[in-house]
Amino acid sequence: MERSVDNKIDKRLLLRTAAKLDASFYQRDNVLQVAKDLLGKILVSRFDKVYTAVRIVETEAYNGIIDKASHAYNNRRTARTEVMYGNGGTAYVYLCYGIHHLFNVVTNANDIPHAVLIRGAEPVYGIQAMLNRAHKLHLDNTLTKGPGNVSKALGITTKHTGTSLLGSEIFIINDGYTLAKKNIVTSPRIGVDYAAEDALLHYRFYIKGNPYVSGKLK
DNA sequence: CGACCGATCGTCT
DNA sequence: GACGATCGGTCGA
Repeated sequence: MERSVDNKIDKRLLLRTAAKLDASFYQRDNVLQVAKDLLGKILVSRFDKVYTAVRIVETEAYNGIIDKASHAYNNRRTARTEVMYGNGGTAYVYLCYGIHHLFNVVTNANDIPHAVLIRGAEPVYGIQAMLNRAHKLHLDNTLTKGPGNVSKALGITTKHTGTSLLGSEIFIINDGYTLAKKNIVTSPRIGVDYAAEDALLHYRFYIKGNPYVSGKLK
């Protein structure tokens, strides 16, 4: 069981540009590896000088044109999916069920539409600002458990699709947090039954025992 | 607990 | 016109 991570970090870390993940992290060709490596990293948003940050505890990989669960399956290119065809290191945000804004990290090179969905995260900075956005009074794991809730707490919406993660509004940092291999769990992805046999692939990664992982408790 | 259901709207056929 | 890479609530056992 992974010990619960710090519930607060120093703001100076958020300002340390050396800690920010760079293009070489995002533009690797193995989206499964990127999805796994994003566990434990800190996703930061800075809108109107308000900083909020969460430690990523659950991700899902979407493996491009051969993946029936991906919006880019069969090389589907539309206005919505076009950002996935750009270079790795940008945000792909889309509206799900008319209500939820789901945040993805685009990976790999131009014309290879890989992406990683951030499904669960643990608040580490700006908790009051996140509570305000979610219209909640007290911190509990519903604040940033599930992809819709993560985006809501961070203030990320579809208008941020295409935003570079190398910039200063949305970015991801490495604070040196390390994760033992035995504490990384894989499983099939959530909510992709329509993807036939690809729904069975173990493309979901999460930190064992972390209370901000979505899905049923057990 | 688990099953079910309504909300809500952009996107694609 | 149908349908979600969801969520939170309700209902019954």
